[in-house]
Amino acid sequence: MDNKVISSWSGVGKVEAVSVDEEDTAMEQCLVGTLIRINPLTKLGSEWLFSKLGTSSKTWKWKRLTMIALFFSFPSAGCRQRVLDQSPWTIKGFPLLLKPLMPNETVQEVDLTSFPVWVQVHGLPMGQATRGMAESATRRIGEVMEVDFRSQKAVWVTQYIRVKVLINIQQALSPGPHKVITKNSDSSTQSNPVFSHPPRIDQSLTVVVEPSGSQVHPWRRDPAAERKETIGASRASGKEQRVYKSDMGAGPVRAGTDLGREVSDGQAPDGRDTPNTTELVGSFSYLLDKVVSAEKAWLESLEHELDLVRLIGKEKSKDKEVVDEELVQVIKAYKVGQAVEGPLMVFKGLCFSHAALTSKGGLDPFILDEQPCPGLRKAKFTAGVKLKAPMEDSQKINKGKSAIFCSRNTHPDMVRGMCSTLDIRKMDLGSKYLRLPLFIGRSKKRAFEDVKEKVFSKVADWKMRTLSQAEHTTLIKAVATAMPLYCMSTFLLPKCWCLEIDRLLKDFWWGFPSHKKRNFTPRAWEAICLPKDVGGLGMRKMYETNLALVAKMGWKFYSSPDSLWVRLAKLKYPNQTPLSHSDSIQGSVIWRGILQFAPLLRSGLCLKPRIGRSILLQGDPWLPGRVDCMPEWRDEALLDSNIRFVSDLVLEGENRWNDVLIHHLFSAHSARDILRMQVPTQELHDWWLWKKEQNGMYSVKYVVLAEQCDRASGSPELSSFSWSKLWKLNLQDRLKFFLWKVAVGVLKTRGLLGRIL
DNA sequence: CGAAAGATGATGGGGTTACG
DNA sequence: CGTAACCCCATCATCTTTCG
Repeated sequence: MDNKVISSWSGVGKVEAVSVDEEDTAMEQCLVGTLIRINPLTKLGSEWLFSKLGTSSKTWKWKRLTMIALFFSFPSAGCRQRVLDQSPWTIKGFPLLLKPLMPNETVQEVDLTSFPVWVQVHGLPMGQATRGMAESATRRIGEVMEVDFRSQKAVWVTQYIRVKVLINIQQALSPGPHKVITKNSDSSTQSNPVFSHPPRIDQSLTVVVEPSGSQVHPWRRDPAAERKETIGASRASGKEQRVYKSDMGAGPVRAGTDLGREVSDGQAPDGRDTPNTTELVGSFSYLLDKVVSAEKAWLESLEHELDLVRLIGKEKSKDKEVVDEELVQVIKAYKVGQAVEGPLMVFKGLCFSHAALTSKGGLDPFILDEQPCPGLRKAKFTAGVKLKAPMEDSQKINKGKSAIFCSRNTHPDMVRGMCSTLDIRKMDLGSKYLRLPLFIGRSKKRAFEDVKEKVFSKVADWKMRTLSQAEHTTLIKAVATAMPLYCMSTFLLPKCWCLEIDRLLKDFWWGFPSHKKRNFTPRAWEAICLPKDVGGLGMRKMYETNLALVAKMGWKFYSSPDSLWVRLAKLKYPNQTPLSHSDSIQGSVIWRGILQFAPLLRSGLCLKPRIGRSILLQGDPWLPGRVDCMPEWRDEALLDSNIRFVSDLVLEGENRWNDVLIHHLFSAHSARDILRMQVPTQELHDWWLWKKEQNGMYSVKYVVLAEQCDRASGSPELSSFSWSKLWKLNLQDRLKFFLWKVAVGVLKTRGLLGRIL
């Protein structure tokens, strides 16, 4: 990779011998420049780019030296200086590197391979923001020329240190900063414990590169250097360093054509309406305004679509019944920049996928759209801003945590423009929020690859050590199966994905070497994973865990109808509930996952009449005694407008059931069940409960184990041996484990081996 | 012997694209 | 802009092979 980059850069540097009419231009009126690109430019491409420069005007001239090297001549030295001061310039988004001619230096000798840039070093730990630290952090980018250390000034200055660095574009970056620091560490870094181990996220070091001439505008960054940064970071696996991938500075706004006009006018360009991005202040509406005003030409047609309230209106017209007024208020609040929980907002219609947000400690899915991709493709322009506004001060937007997303069809120039205007990073399809992927493409498997990778690497780590099988069991139960829980609690992962992890854990449990494909397993993994009282070890299989977790969201849909995601989901899918079963399941990835377990939910969900006023006698599951929680009818015809709800079965003012009526309505069996129930007289809302559990709360653990038993029940051997007795024995754990192995037939005894061989 | 891996084919859903 | 055909992928069931 490095070689590739270098080789493609190498064409830039040398200026071939070209005859230039230098006789009439003095040394101090000339500039030599080149375009900085990573990919080599085709002939056609360079023609097109330079055509954007315009023909030479009266006051200044340009001439091509090579493919991408340029020679500029200006009427006066002052004019040239102005151009230099206002650098960097870009031509169609590609940075233009300008260099003056040194005395007794010919055009051919000008070194176009290195140029100075200012580098902002962010995120240095408290107390470590020293000159030396900044220097060693930036040394890997290039030769350090100067350090700007103004911590006593304005507040924002303390956030980073600026270092002027000479970048050589032919030179590959040295590996990540941690190595550099330890290698040529000086006194200030040696005593620094932070870098001895991988720092935590909040200690991440950010290096932001800004252009060299930017004494006045320190927030603009140099794209070329930044690209190099990105390369370097990916090589260093981005551990210590978070590189902002936001694109060009103010470049695209002032494209090359401007260069000709502005300079020939001899005036400083004033189009630098860059917001003071160092202040992380800006309300949502402010952002919107900025987008619209900056990119008006493009966004004019879009403007009305920015109306988020209309988004709700659309939903309203689709279905009159569900209008969540409170939610409309929430969305409206977004618009005016008030504090709301929630990370994701959508500009254009409902063309986004989803995001996950935490609220009150739990994970709630935030479902905004069905399929991400059709929307992305169809929409001419799609943009969303991920916002995380702290509740106390809604006016602040943490730009480090915010990103802007644009669909593929959005013109790259526009994306760049928006990014630079808003000073927000661009979010690409692979981006994550809370370690969960925001966009799931065609392959769910691929989207969650890294979660799997984590488990794999962990297990590979354990394999290095010598551990007993009992320890293996513990590790699997306590760590390995818990790692993907976070992501499994939201998404229904592909079955084969789960199986792969199961397989890995199986091999690990048996202690098989990883290189061997086949091994001797006297007992099926499924049987080993059974609950302890049935003769297994009580490990959780991935798919079942996933199922239970996703189904829990279905339960939450009923049990906590006030949470944001439930309200959104109700609004978005007015005709579907997790209980209603339909053949064609539509919706977002998350929603489809939830709907898939309607049968399971139906078997466990039951309404508990606490006042009974909202429970329909017919159609709602409210009688826990039976499988489907529906009462057995004797005479349904008796139902009329007076007797529709459970509360109608209660004798008013007497706090007891109306036996006569109940016996009339229901079969003897059901009637008995009903009469045994607690009389619903409390002044409380009716409540959904999980009837399989004593306390009525959904329990993931229970469901996982039950599912696993279900699945394994096909296998014949479910001996009547009381396994719980074994585990309750007053023995050492490893003895008990040994006994279990003997009993189950897992121990490789001679008899067992003899049976096989 | 029996678990697990591999092979195979069917199925169905979603994305893509050509076409009107 | 909408639709239909087509392709790709995930998933599932079933059968076969493999191996300790």
